[in-house]
Amino acid sequence: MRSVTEDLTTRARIRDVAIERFPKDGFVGTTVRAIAKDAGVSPALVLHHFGSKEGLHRACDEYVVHMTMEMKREAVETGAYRNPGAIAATYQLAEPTLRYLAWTLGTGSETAARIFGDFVAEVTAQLVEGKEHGLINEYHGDPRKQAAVLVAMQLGGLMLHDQLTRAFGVDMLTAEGLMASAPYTLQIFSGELFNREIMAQTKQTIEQLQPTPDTEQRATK
Amino acid sequence: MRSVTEDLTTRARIRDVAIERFPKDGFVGTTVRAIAKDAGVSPALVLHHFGSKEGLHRACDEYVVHMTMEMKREAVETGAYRNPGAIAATYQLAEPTLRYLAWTLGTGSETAARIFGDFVAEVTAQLVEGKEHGLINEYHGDPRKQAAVLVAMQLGGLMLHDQLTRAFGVDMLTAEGLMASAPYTLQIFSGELFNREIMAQTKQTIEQLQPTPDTEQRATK
DNA sequence: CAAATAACTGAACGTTCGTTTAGTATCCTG
DNA sequence: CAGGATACTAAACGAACGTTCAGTTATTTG
Repeated sequence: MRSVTEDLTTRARIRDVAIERFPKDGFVGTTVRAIAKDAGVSPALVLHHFGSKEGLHRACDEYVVHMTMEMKREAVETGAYRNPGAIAATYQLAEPTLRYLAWTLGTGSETAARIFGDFVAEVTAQLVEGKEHGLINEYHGDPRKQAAVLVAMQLGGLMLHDQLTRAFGVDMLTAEGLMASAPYTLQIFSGELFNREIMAQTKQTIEQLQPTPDTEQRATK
Repeated sequence: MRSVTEDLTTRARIRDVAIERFPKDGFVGTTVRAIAKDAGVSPALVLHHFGSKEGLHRACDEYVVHMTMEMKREAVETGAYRNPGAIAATYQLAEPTLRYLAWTLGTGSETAARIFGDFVAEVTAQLVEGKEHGLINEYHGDPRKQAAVLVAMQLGGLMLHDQLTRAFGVDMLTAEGLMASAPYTLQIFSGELFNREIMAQTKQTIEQLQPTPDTEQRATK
């Protein structure tokens, strides 16, 4: 189960331990002493390297964001998102990263907003590009809002991976889990599942109830 | 901003304060002293009523689950899920409840599993029933797994309500926010957004890569 | 109205937390 | 190989935590 990450800097080892601990016990629930014990060092050394517990938190955030972007870049460059084998390798290495990501998104922190924003920006671009490639049809509304809903749906699966793992009987943070759930996701996105007419009709009914269909953002408080 | 909940039992007031605090600061991050201060009582009284901090946590869980079931029951009975006005009223009252629910789901607790399981059971039933009413088409795979994916998608929106609120400029835990995002959700579910053929084709490609297409749950560890 | 029960408080307890400090080992550098 | 930086530890500090306890006020009950 332990990765090939044995010969690391002590600093990196402490950070990796924290990345596993924070999602499990929360920031406040994770003690500096527990991190130190897991990393096999004294509590004082943790603060020597990161200044404070909050400094360690920031370092974890930065590292995970960096790794996520790296993963994404690599997936695009190597075309891994079409190659299940490559996905498998990436996932195995990235499991703690994904777990940390899911946790961070739930904290409502600044980092969470940043990550969500990055994803939305990327999916928005994909929506626009997708039209040219024929992947995306013509659609109504704001692409950014459409992207936000899509991202929320996808990240929902990430944040609830524990529950989905139970439902599917396969760890959802592995390639195997991803492959097991993908057909069900695609069945929804392809429009196979729901009756098109009823859905489109319901959508129009709701749109007609909107007080101001296209007014941007007004201060409600 | 404060609800009409002024004339409550002290015990209920403490519980309501805790329901607002736990999602904001986490269980460990929320102190008994803070709860007591918000409720205008002494810390000792909190423990007098709930035995311990963990006891208070359990009481909150129970109450929120109860309220959620009550909301669902009421929505079905009054047909409120088709009536935006009724939805608005329900949501206004239930905002802290929804926020607590979203938090609980992210903790991976036993309560989270219970809530997720309940939702999956209900949506599974709706999938089966939906076929008779024409809302649901014929589809492949296990209805329970399909339901799990659907529930995860929907709850993703709930758990990331902070981010969606920012993206939409409307509080997502209000009826107004629900109405603003619903068209985008329905646009996905109706199959309007993605190209049907490409999606269906991708799905089949993935299904063919599955080692054991219909084997139920095997121990991977 | 007296007695009993419940609601509630102030002060203190032992524990554990993040952090500091002073000092020791280890490593690089000229 | 001296010497300065860096890696690292043991011990302790004050603050804040959940909880306890003895005592006081309010409410119910016969």
